[in-house]
Amino acid sequence: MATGRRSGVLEFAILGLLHDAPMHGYELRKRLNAVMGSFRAISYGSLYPGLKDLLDRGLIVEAGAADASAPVLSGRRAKIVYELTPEGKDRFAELVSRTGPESWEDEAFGVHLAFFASTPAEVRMRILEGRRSRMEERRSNLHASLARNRERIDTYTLALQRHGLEGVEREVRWLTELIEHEQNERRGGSSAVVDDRTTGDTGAGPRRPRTRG
Amino acid sequence: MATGRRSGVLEFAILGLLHDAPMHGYELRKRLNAVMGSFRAISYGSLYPGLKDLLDRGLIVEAGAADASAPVLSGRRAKIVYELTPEGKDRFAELVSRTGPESWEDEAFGVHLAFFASTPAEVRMRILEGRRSRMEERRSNLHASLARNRERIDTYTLALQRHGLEGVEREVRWLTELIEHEQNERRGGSSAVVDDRTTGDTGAGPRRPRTRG
DNA sequence: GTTTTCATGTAACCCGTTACATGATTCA
DNA sequence: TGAATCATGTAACGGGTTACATGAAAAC
Repeated sequence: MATGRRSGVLEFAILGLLHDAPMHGYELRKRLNAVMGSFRAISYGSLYPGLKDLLDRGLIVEAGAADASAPVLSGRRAKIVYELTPEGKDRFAELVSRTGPESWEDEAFGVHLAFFASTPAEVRMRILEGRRSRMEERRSNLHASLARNRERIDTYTLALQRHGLEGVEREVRWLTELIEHEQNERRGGSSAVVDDRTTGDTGAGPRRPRTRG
Repeated sequence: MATGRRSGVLEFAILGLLHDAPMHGYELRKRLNAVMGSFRAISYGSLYPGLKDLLDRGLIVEAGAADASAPVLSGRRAKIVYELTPEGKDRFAELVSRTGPESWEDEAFGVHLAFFASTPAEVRMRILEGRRSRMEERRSNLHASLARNRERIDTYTLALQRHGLEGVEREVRWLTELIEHEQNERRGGSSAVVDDRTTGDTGAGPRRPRTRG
């Protein structure tokens, strides 16, 4: 009966949030929306089956939240608080370090970034550089396509493509800044990440276009 | 037996392309990839069933492409060329003018823009302004969330959110430029759309975040 | 005491993908 | 003649959504 192989970013995000602190589903969902690319509400119809799957796989367990806050009535637990098992922690660590091609998909990158605080410095580097080279590829594709079609295609589409290209260029610059900051931090002190507007240039975030060149 | 209600952007995009010129599936797919948000390959597994559905609904018909190019062997038609029926043209016109909330979803907006050449000026206006107000809403949401979380959340996430916010701001400016250009065109001459870099500011295109505030 | 919000879940469906199967045409 | 690419299609699955059903706790 055990449900079929739910995987992908959702698993990653859930494990990451529970890694920070145990939580129940409802709250998890709200955090999830913040983490999964700025907005994008994931629904209960995805969340609860997902949690069930993680339970079945032994990566999380229910914990009855026997805490100090519940006031009067005895422990008829209403909320189901989930927490990571050791296997869950291992799995999270594995996902954090996974830097395969899919990891640069816009969504996955956003989630990776959200958990950078629990990510080793070298892995952070790999992720940022991987993402950047992906974006550079995207950029040159767009550039080529623009050059190819110049004058041939509808002006509106052209404007859109230029807009898109410049967006990608922005992203590359932004990533470069992040990378340089990481490098400085390795050598130098331990100041916060991108705490200032060095160039006044910080741009757009996790977006989606199903990349296929 | 008729397949189940395939709808959404794909239908719109197919009708739009066939509106410009009759085409067979394989070529359609390539054009589709250009139109549907800069990249993003739609697969045959979606395309052909989609075409079948449009056939069943009488919006397109097969046309045997009896042309001058086929050299020797008699007309054993290999390619199936599709073209719009009058009903198909009506449907396309309807979709073009449809300016309901879903029309501002990133994907749909990109497709709308791709067919602006066959879109009446007032409708273009409605679409651009609708899109802009959506983006303004998105912007203020992000802004609020950033203000709320300042200092509270992880620095990397913060950087990402700032990047996202500025991306949205760029998009608003870009839309404003397009809108102003449309207005000038109504009053004045008939020059090309956004043919220059007036402010040097033209940005990112059709992206996806499943909008849910 | 009733309405909101918190909280958990399921069933049906939607839109799309991958992997596969098939065959014609073009090119070396 | 065999390989590449053009061209059309189907079956199985995947990851998500909506709409629904249910109930406890908090707020008014």
